[in-house]
Amino acid sequence: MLGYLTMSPTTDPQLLDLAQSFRTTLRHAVYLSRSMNGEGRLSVVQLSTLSMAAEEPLRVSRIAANLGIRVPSATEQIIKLEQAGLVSRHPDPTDSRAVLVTLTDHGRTEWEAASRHRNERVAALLDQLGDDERATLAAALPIIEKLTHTD
Amino acid sequence: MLGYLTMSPTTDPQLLDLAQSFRTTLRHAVYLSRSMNGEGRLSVVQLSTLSMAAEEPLRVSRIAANLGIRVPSATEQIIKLEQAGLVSRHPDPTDSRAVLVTLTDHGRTEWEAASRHRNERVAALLDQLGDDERATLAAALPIIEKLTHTD
DNA sequence: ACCACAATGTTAGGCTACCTAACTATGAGC
DNA sequence: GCTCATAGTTAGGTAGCCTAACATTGTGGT
Repeated sequence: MLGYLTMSPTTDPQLLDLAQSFRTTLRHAVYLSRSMNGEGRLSVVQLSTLSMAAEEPLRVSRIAANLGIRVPSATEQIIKLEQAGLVSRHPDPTDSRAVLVTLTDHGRTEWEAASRHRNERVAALLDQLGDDERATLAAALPIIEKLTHTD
Repeated sequence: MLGYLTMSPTTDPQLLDLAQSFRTTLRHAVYLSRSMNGEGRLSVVQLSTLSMAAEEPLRVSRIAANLGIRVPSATEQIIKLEQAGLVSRHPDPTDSRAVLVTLTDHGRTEWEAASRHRNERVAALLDQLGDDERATLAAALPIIEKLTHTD
């Protein structure tokens, strides 16, 4: 994000075009993701929280930021997940103010089941692509990851 | 989606792996998108609705499906957008039951301003990529679009 | 043509989630 | 050790989303 702060306000038109396309495609992909959200009784926020915690223990503030909600709202949902036995909360060893949210065994089992189901649905879509298309897609994913980690 | 209904329940492991990676990356990109949502007083749902209507007039039921909410909830938000002068509602000429939501001039102006701002922020991130990486990303976007339109 | 049924939105009422403000507790700097 | 910043939680109010019921228009059978 250092580059962002120091760059000129007028940006390269080509970059803006690609940004526009990227954002539009991302939005369409989210529509797809949302539309396959019907099954299961966990809310979008709760399932996203499980997904985050499945990768690594996270602070409440980080979870709230990723979800685009305020910290008290995140706390509320995390407590519900805790009461459901899906996550646990422990003080961060390196900073006793912070709370690390981790998946319980039960939570990981539940998340894996939900994840497997969605993977199958997406795999069915990927099956309709050609080999070259899948290769291009696979090559692009790390690049998108790179974008998301530059904050 | 025809292919989905007729395919075997056990899917190719490689496809499942790619599906998993795709969903994870998509989720991370959404976090980025959410985190740059602070500015502006429009809710996520309202802004998404504007984005949809900016592409083409859409039915209420379609908007609700894309947002992952029920039709009455979408109606409620659309009415608020209408009262703010951002969208207008008219019966679909081809089906008087349906309602088409379109952007007003004011709505388009507002949406373009918000969109431009976000494009600049994303462009700043894209600027950190190499030319080859941007090319790969650009090539992948139509493929992702293809995935999202196979429903 | 008519009748029953399906599809699309809207209205009404209740519940959940999210927000701001205030508070507690821990870490950081002078 | 005092002051201020940071991380979460609690409390209370507002807004968003849901289900159920209804009005209107399209569709299909007889």
